[in-house]
Amino acid sequence: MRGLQLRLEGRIVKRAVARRPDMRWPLPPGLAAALTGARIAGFRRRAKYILMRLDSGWSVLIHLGMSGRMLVEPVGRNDITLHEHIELETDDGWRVGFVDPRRFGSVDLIETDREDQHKLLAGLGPEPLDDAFSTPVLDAALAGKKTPIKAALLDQKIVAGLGNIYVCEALFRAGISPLRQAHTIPGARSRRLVPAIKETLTEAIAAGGSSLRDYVQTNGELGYFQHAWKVYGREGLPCPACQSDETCDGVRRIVQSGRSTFYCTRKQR
DNA sequence: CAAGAATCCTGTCAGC
DNA sequence: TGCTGACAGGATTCTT
Repeated sequence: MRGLQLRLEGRIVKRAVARRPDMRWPLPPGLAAALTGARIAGFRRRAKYILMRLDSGWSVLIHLGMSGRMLVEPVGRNDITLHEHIELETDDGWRVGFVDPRRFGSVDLIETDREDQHKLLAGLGPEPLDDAFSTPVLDAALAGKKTPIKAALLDQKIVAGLGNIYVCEALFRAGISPLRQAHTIPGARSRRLVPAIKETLTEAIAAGGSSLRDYVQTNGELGYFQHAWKVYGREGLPCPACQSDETCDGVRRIVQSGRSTFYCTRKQR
């Protein structure tokens, strides 16, 4: 969002093209028309959604899914053409592409004054970096939940914006087993978990995110938080907390609700 | 109702 | 080199 904001805020969309509508959700038929000629007033992020506000009273809601990226480059460079499903051009010579090979991402239109009532935003939990995301708030959301804490943290209704990598990393930092039932978290564990989530995200944002394969910033640069991963993607490697302790088997990989979980069975309980 | 599985789609990589 | 299967940052919808 910040990469888009840098180049697009205040600019006028000179040209917009929507090439294929069959994304995760069908693109709204009026998307290109709504963009063309509009001035981009500003940006906002909610959970994993980017909201681009137009001066027409409409907002463009963007979700990148798993493989989506926004490309921002000078007109004429055209780095990517394959899987570029939406393209726009500004009045000052910049080109923006919405690139998404898997098409798990999508874009929608919503009136700006009704943004939070959009079906995809309406039920979301608190922003993890807001003061509103606190130990008592998390405790209330986890009360009575029998699902593993790993699945609960991926549930956007409980806290909004955490994905698989950052859940694994935050649970490691908090010393909590991903298998532990959610209702057993409130108390001392929750008081470690909430700060662990905030610290993980804050550090990752400062590092420009985690570049695994196709995730890059809007200027094409890689994030570098992947070098700071302590457990994610590190199956079989020594646990950075236990180091040479021979009672630690190192980082283990399991599958929970169809997603990989990485953790240390010694440090995380 | 809650929890877990299946699903959408394409690309990449390991193993044979 | 080419084939096959597993796996990938997500989130909804379908089953149990």
